[in-house]
Amino acid sequence: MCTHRGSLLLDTGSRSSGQMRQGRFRVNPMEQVTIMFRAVNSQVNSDVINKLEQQQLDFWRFNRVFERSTEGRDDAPRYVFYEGPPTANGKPGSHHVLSRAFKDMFPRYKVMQGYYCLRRGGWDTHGLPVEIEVEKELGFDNKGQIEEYGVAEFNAKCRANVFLHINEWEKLTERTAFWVNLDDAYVTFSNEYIESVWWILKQFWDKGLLYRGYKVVPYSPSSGTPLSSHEVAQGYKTIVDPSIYVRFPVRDRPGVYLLAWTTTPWTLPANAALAVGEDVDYVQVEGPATDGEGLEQLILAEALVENVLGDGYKIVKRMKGSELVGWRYKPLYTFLPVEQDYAYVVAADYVSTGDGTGIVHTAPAYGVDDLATGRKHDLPVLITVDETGCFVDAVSTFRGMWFKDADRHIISDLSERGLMYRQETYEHAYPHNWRDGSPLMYFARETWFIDTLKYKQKMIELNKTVNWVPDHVRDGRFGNWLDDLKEWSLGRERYWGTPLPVWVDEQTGEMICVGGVDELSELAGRDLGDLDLHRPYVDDITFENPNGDGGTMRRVPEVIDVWFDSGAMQVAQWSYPKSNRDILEEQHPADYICEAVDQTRGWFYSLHAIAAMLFETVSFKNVICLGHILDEKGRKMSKSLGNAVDPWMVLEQAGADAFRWYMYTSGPPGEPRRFSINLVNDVIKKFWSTLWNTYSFFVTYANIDGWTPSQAAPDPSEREPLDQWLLAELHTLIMTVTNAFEAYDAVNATRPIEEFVERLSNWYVRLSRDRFWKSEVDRDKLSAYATLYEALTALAKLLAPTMPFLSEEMYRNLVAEQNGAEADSVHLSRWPAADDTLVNEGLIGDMALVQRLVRLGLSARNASQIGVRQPLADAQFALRDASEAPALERYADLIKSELNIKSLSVMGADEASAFASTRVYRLNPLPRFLGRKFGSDFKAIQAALRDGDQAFVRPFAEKLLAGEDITLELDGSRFEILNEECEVKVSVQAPEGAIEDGGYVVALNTRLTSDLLAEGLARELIRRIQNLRKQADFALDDRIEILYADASDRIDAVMLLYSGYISAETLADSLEPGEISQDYVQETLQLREESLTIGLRRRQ
RNA sequence: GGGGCUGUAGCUCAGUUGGUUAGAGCGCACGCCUGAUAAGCGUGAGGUCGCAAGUUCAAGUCUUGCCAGCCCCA
Repeated sequence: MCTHRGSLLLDTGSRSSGQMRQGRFRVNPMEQVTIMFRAVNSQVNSDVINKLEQQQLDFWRFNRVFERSTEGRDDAPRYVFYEGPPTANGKPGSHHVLSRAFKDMFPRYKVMQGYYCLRRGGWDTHGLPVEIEVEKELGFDNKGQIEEYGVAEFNAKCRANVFLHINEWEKLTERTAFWVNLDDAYVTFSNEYIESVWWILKQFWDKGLLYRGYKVVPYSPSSGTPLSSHEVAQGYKTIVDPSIYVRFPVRDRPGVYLLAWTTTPWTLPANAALAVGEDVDYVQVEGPATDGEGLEQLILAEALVENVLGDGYKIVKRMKGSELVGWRYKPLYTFLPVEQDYAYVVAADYVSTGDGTGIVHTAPAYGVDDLATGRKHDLPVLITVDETGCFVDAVSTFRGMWFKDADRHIISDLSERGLMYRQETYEHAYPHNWRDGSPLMYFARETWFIDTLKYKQKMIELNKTVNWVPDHVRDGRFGNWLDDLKEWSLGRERYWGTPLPVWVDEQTGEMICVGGVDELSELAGRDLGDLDLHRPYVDDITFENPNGDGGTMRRVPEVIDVWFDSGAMQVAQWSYPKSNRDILEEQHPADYICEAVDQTRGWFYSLHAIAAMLFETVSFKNVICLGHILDEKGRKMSKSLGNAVDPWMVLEQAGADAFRWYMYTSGPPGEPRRFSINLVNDVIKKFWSTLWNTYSFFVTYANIDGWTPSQAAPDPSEREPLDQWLLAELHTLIMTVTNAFEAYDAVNATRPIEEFVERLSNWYVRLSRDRFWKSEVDRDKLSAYATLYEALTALAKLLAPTMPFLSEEMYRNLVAEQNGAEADSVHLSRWPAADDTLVNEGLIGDMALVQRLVRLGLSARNASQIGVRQPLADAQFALRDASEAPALERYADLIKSELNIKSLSVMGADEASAFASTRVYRLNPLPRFLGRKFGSDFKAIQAALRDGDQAFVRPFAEKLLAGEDITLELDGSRFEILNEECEVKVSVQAPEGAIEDGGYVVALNTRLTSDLLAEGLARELIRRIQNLRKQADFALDDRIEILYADASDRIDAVMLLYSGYISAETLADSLEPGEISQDYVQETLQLREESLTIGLRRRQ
């Protein structure tokens, strides 16, 4: 026997338990006070939800439920999830709840399917963001200050900074029930992790993938390091740059200028050539000189003349770009000594006539294309701006200027010298340092690369096998990225990161890549087991070149791109290969990962690339790519707009389940979604509380009746039609949801549950209330309890992956605490299996018909203006098809009670003939058959048949109904139409008091006899008394005494006739006329034309 | 400049291989019902399916071009 259990119970203040019941209520023959289920109050508010969720959290913690989800499953199939490590040095926001909700649901589902799923947490700890935080804290703004401060001290601060907000991350992770093992989380700064990354790099080194090269890279002068393309991608900002047209004087042709366009004036002192398109048409035009004296001649692409010059110019010559190649011009600036030939026109295939002048200023030091062109023509790489972003001393005029500041000085210098043709502004997206917002420059530097291009085809091939959600990312965003793949720029000239494990011989330049600490110890000739692998300690390790007569070997100064760190987690989280060799095999690749869409070029790519180059396998098989979170108005959430929603506020008001549920149901996962507390509150209102109240209803009545799951449930085939219908719906739902989980389809794993709960609550339970309410225990009642119980327990399981708290509460109360043999947590229970034999589409179709007829009946009542409370004698239904009659008869009681009618009948053929004269036919020539068959004639045929008058239509309709084909003559042509190619809709002109819809008719008998009126009055009285009970705050099963006075004659008569009915409905022990004293709750009532005063009190 | 996604009622979203008169929920108005429910039911108002052309007997759906929003690349 179940008794009160422990401290984790809900105190719901039930008023209904343990009382003797009589009359309508079952008397407990044993007179025992038992609470079979823990009582559940129907009230829902923030406090109730928070208390409930807190209790489940306590339960999980005390009972190690998460830990136990992996225990004893050594032989179970593996399901592998990778946690994309967040950087803990920022606070978590609502968008993190989004991704955690999606990360959590599939592992939970798989665990319920019996899988073994490790969910190891991790933290991404290296990189520029951390360094920048620390620089801010120390008030630094350049690398020199760090060197001065000391790299050891600086890195110590970075290490400390990383976990600044870790406490809050852990709290949010737990509160939202994201099950991930944070106690054993991998940390990218740990020696073991770094060593594993070194091992990967060594593999790449051995494959010849790691190399040092010169390259124009997006470079951040403010942080003194090149940025990876992922980082660049994050920093694009729309800015306004100068847009200038500059005259380059052609040598030996006074008054002739090449007109070039640029948006980076600061690169002009580094100009080495001008590029033209060989096949582009150019013109030489003549016009008044812009400096006011005489004429000048300008050369530019013909297509751009009008754009750039406007009118007033005369074309003096046309030529192809190829003719311009080799023309020499006077350099604008000659600050730097140049040995090679330069300052002439070259051809390049990237020259377009989209904008500019078709003549492209080329500065090999400051552009990707420029450098390529420079290499091809052996042009000088003129370094006019150095790595601090300032002009070098040699460029005397602009010496020391920040490159962006120099733009305006250069512009005015050129203007003064008469070389500026025109000056405008240009708005475009330009990359910035994603952390400090300062502009990047493209800058030729020597750095380290991974030659990803060698594996480009492999990556493309492997990507085709990955299941992307949404699927367009595979060939779209991610596929395009792979098609356009660039080398991976790996080196970072920074401090807080995984050091690049390459040592160089000072004398010979020979290089060694070190793949682990043991290897390094051997080279160094001492045990380095305790060495912190970070800078500066690792920099101190030097050794003699082991290959003989070389010199000392020193490590290169670079650390590596943090994206390599996080992409390496698939290997490095296991400290592979030093340990866990078997685990790596079992845990690679991942079955499932999930992050926001901005990781396409970030973590998704680094995982994919590393797996492809290391193992030639995928890194993940299924990936959900989430859209961003927007505010209620569809704007991006940001600190500066102040529209970010604090996740804790949402959790406090609505709880984690509703928060999660909103994320799953609000739309396709890849789409951006609007978010606000109001939208989450709607979840409570529409779904959470509906389910909760159904659950509460069940528990309340099961306890009153002493029903427990141990009571034998009637076989489904023996149950009431309504129950069979619900089971059909339930098992359809189980199939739908299971399939959706298998397909990583979160929307269809959740929305159908909402629809089911709606039907469960507002149709099944509402119509079944009397079955639970009645006093006798019969097969009908047992059938109802068993069915509702099965639905609720299945729902608890179907909801476990998505609403871990509410489902746990329901499961524990309904299942675990009832039966010690069951798993004690829903999350350790088995996923429900759909029973095909119960999925009966006929039942579902029948119920749809019943609902349609009820709707029609209610509509008719509405039109008749007789409230539903007033019983009517009967209603007649006409059906569209005789085969539908059995369904209606089977559910006749249900329809009668819904419509409050005494009897109903289906019109047979004879009765229906009463309507026959008013029968209306409509023909619907089916487009899917006839469209193809008759082509352009179809429109006319359709119009004739569909819109013809009854006299025209009737003969066709009757033939079709008799199963014959028809022939239509139209404008002299004959069209043979097969029977199945044209639909006939029969409707009837509904008579007075009847309503027709789509061929169905309901006719209410609206004649009110005095008996019916009296019964109506009785129901009015019941309703008023129930209201009074509520107002007086009586308990559901409080028994009462009723007195009434000043009743009109008709009321007296009603009381006489219906006192038993009224007493039973209102739980009254007495109902009699008399003087109403002060201790009665009382009210004077007007019922239609009648009146009385009524008083009631609890039974004394 | 290039690519991806999105655009359907005031709001949030459905809408199968092109095929009957484009749907649901929320919100709104009126009415009903109500001792599980913060609910429920009925009726109604609310749509040039972003715009334009094209293909087709037939386009919310396919094609092209534009417009707007978000994201990415250059």
